Amino acid sequence: MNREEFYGRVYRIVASIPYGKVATYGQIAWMLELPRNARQVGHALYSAPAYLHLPCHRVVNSSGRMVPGWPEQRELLRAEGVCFKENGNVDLKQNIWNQEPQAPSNPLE
DNA sequence: AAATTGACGGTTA
DNA sequence: GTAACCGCCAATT
Repeated sequence: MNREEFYGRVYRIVASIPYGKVATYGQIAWMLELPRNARQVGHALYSAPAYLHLPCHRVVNSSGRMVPGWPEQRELLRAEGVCFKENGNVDLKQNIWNQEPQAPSNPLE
């Protein structure tokens, strides 16, 4: 897999993140079958051309921390209804993107 | 080629 | 909760 292909795969996944949901770099890397390439996912997004209109603001690190030097990201997420924790990070528990949200939704829970 | 850096992750203290 | 450390891999210097 060359650089272009890797980037393309990252973009495809990021573009499929649903509105109001977030994903982590590691999660995306795992989807690519490259669990150790979380940093490269970051590079890919950093290098992501604007014309792709990728919802890269929906990608945060495993701590729910968002992109350093990009305060707007927080506002963008908030505008989508994303919840935040007291420390200002994204509340991953509530907003993490589950590819297979096959929640049995047991009404007794 | 070698060292440094970074939109990262996980473990440990 | 934070901070320090180590592992990881590609891009950059």
